[in-house]
Amino acid sequence: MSTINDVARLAQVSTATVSRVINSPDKVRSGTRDKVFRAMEMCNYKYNALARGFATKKTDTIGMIIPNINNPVFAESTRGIQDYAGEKNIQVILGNSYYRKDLEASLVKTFVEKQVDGLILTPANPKGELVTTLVNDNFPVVLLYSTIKRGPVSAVGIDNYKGGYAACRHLVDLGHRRIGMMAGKFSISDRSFHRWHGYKKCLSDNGIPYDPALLVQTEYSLEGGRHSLGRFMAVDRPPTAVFCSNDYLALGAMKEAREIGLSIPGDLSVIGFDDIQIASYVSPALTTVRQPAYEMGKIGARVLFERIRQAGQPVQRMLDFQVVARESTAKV
Amino acid sequence: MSTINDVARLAQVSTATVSRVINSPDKVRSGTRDKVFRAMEMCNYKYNALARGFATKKTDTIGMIIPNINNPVFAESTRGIQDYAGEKNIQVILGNSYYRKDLEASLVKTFVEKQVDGLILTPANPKGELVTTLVNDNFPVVLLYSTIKRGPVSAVGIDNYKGGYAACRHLVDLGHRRIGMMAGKFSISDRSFHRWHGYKKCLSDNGIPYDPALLVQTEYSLEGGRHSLGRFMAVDRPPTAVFCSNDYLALGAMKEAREIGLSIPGDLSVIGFDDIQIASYVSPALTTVRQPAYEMGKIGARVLFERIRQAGQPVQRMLDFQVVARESTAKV
DNA sequence: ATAGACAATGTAAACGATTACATTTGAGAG
DNA sequence: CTCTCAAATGTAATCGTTTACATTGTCTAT
Repeated sequence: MSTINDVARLAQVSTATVSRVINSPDKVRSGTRDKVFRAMEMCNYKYNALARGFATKKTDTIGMIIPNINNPVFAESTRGIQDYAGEKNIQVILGNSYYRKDLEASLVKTFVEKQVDGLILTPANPKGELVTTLVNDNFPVVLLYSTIKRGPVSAVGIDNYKGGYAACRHLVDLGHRRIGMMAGKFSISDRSFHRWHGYKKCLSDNGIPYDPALLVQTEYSLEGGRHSLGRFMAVDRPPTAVFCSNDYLALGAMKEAREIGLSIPGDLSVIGFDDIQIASYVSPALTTVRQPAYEMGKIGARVLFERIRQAGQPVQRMLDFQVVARESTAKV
Repeated sequence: MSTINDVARLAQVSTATVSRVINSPDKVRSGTRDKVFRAMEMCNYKYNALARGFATKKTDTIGMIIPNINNPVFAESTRGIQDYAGEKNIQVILGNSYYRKDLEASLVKTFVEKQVDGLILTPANPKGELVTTLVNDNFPVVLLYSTIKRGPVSAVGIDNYKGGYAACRHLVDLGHRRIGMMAGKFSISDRSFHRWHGYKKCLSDNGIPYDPALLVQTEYSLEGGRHSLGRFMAVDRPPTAVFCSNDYLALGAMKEAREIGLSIPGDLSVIGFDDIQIASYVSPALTTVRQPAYEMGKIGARVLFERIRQAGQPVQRMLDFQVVARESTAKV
């Protein structure tokens, strides 16, 4: 493979000139420029961005770690990030943490070793050591899907507390008083945790006693939702409505409901969270709390790039969410 | 940030020794090793994998380009690749081509400049110039979702021709004679093209005349499926069954069918392709042709890694698919 | 024609690892 | 105690760019 040196020799100029032709062509006379271009052609020169990264200490690569790309909500924000990065000619390395802190940490380590310019994370614990250390090291990081409103780390997300509140409120407004919540494990998803808090607050604001038997924590997936619905139905007075902490749980729960002969929303109302695209395509269409995943990715990327360009105060952005009432919830 | 040199100085050894401590610790005496480790601690040394890549000409990074990460079938193979790569401590840069050849080409260029060790592609045209050039340059490439059974480029996929045949066959076996096909644009998806050929062959094998009015080509997405169903219903004798070239199209079509008052499978049978996870969760559960996306990713990654480790004959792997009969298809 | 100013180009030292090859060290054999 | 030889360590070049600084070239104004 030929290098800038070969080109320089062939064109009878210095490597500096070749470099300039590549990076700021207007700084070199057109005659010289053409010579260089011809030389490049001649030896089939291919630019080596790795060497550039090595020399400039900028790789034009960022890392992104999400729990699981198979959840469309994360796929959407990934797309948002990629699209924004693409415009700026920056690449994205992707990793799935599978909600595991050890994997998460090892991915971060590897990405940092690879000299990514920054990191976009949706960590199990946004206040944990992993993030703190990065921030202390002054490494550009932005958190996604975060509920963080202030502090030393940049973040973009929605207010999951309010989101949980709104979801529950929707059910209460429909007259439900026995309302279950299906959530992910709090230790690996602070989002679930905050939504649960919102849900509890909403219950108490409406004079509904909180019943721990109506909280089911499970794996964050379609299967998780399916396998856990039964746990609600086994309690003394089963709920008439369930708030699922994401749409995949909700879709899983709906599947199981059909399986055991419950009609939705007749026998059970179900509300999800995220509003993944498929939510409006299933039948009954899923009522859910919409968060702007794609946009969140774009904004997250923008915040990160600004931080990379120049350090400054961390910024937090809280985006709007909204309850999208469809067919899976109804009056009790 | 401290380097191997700082560590060497602190530990009073040479950089070569430090490097050995990092890469083959057993080649250095334990006393020395400890000195080096202590020195690393002391100056908070962080390994620079970029510099290594530069020196060794191996970046332990591969590029992957898929049409669109928002389609779960691609998310699954991405996961397969990432999981396999993760085991080998290799990272994956991801790009969406959005079925556009220009984006595809520019992503490939950037990834090559970034010195990825290899590329996993699902290109618009596997026989096009893009792939050919890479292969001629002896660049490690493997194609995913490919129908290619021989030739100079490694590939893993399924036989899409047979897959299309099988899908159609399933409908024929149920007694359908008016069978539509909803496909992606052939120019951007050879998969669709091959599936269509299989479908046509199956029709003719069963004495069913091919009717061009029953081929609808549309954008490869949920919306595409939704917006296109009407085109079938507008033809003279509308089909009693539709074969959709992927599950997202099928799910979109089913949505629209409900919307316009068609019952599935009562009025219209629908079969998809891929068997994305959600396919078995919707109601009616989607009949589809299952291809092992996750495994395909894993195998694709393995094939690529072997090719990277040492060049050799290209390998093609055809995986099994199977028709999964669920609820969206029925006797006519 | 010449000085001055600015544009174009060249020189050479980084960047942080790896790795042939050379040298030193240490353990066991005699 | 010395010799031998393998194991341990060191030396220094290398990878392909960028870039501060030095030098050369060109044009303008006098």
